[in-house]
Amino acid sequence: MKEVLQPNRTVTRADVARLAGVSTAVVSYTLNGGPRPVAPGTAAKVLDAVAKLGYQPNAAAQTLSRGTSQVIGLIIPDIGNPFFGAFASAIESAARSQGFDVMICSTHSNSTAYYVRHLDSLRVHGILMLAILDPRDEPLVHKVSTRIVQLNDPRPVAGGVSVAADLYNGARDAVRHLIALGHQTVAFLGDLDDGEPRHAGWRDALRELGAAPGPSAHAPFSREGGVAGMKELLLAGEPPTAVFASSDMIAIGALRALHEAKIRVPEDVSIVSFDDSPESAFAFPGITAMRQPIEKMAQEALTALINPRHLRPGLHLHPTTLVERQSTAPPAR
Amino acid sequence: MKEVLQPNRTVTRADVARLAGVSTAVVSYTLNGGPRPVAPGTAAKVLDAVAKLGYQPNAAAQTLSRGTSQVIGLIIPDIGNPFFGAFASAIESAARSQGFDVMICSTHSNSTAYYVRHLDSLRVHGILMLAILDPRDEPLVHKVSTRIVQLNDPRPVAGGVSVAADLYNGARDAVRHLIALGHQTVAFLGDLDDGEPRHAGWRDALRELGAAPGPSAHAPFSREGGVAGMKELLLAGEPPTAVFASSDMIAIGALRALHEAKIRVPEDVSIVSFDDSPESAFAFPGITAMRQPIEKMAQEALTALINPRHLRPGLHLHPTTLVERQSTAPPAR
DNA sequence: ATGAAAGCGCTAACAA
DNA sequence: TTGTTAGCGCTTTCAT
Repeated sequence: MKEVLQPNRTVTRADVARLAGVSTAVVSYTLNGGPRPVAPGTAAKVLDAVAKLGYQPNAAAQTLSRGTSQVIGLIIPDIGNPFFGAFASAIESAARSQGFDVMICSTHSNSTAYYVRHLDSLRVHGILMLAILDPRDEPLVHKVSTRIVQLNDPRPVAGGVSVAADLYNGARDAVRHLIALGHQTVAFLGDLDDGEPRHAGWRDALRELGAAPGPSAHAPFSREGGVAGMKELLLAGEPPTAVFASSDMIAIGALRALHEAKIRVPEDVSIVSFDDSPESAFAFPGITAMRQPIEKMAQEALTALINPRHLRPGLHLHPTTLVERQSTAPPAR
Repeated sequence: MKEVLQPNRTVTRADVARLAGVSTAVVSYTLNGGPRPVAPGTAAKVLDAVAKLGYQPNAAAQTLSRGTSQVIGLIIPDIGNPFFGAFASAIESAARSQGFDVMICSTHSNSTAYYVRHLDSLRVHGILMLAILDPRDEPLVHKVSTRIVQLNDPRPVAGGVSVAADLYNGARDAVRHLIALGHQTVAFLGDLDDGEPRHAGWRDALRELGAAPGPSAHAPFSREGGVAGMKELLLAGEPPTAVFASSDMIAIGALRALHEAKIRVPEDVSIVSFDDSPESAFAFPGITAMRQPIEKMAQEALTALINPRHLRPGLHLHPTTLVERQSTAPPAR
């Protein structure tokens, strides 16, 4: 026993080559299935050595050599938000099944630009951006060497692809559903910006159906926002008999405000919300919601990233579907 | 115009060196603040060139050269679960503030061993394992070259550190709270395994307080599990007046089952749950819960990973605190 | 079918 | 204080 082996020296491809009695190139050929053929017997020896040594290729070296990694970067506002969590989960599964890892960057309050640059320096295979892109950052997106696909942003960058739910028509369908139940009009909770598709859809649907324009209140996309918005609606005058909430979180908050005001759902007021997360399904009463097909969207966005030829540039809208639960009923009279 | 420049050739450290009129080493020294000093004037020239070229170091090359990356791997059962989502969010913030990225691996049903190996091959700086480690995988953990810190696993591997909430005492405190309110006994919802700390804490607290052993039902850690468990409890006989649920998700499900059975909370039955997620706070009524200090735990686990000297091996328990909301009251009687 | 060797971009030991 | 250069582990072209 002369040589003292480094106890934990990591096993490299050279060790495998030595043990198998071949060159390092052949080890690569074998493990990567190319680009040159390998004789079956040789391959067996290599695989043997790999198993014996417990060899794991060094991913960093592979990335450096290949110029790209098997990692997909995901930029997301906040992984702690259940809706984004569910979306991230769907993306993770889809990516994993294609052999990609997902690196999640929760921006919280930071700028997305920072993360775009950062992921680019990691030479990720591509970036999925589940956040509204600040128009000022568009130049950056084009400067970067990684492909970027937007998710849920209605405004794709020039030449880029964005996969999004059809918020506008979803909002219209929600309103139609409530009006069809017999409600005179529908109140709105969410972002009051005219460009916001859900707000526009709500407004247009009421107009087309000849219904009176309902009251509306600004509500940030959070449970607290829903509480505040609903309270504002209640204070403003006669309580509405029907409410369209722009997200589940808002609906959850609205529900809380209604409960506290002893207003019953759906007897006194009906609610339809957006997203259809488990949380809203398990609220009491269960909330009728427009479901976003997040699995499909995740799949499509990933395809766009991995196999760009399959998807033309532009906005790719996915329809939402109404999931009926107990929060909606005809008006009491 | 003779030479046709590659339009998007990525800028390397050599380009910076050339433009700044220095060697590549000096570029490194400047950007890394060492290991050799750099004259202020020289540094300025380098920084200038960096800015002018928009240079971003190639993280893969850095990882290869340094032998380790600035990435922390996080193994988590399911990022779509709100509790894990919140935990991941806390870990992400903590890591980010220390200059680390987080690579999230949601295992879903796969074995954690696969991800441990995978993250190791990525030469991550360390692995945070927010999942119960299968004892059969313990040998693997020792074979790997990356440091692993366990989160929420009451059984640290030999020589390793595990950071966890004190589930046992948390359960005891929950039971004490309910008994102090005047309840004769407390029912249990969760994992009935005797080794499960919350189950043990519940059982022991009742015994010590001289209360009758309450009924219990098995409930998987999900909303659906809570519904099923609560229904089982209701079918078994006289409804309990107080229930301890092992997690928020279980409590949410239990609440739903009680609502459907027209049993009022807290008038007819009080509930205390575990975790204290926003979802349980916004349930109706708001659920009294034992709060896990996830931010603190995330911080400590990260410290253990980055600065191992600061934390001795073994189990590091964090106390939980009772957050009172509207789901608890004295029994009707 | 196999091997030798030139990178990939960066770090850091060593030389100057 | 700055420059030269030998790696880090892997891929892949080009010889053989």
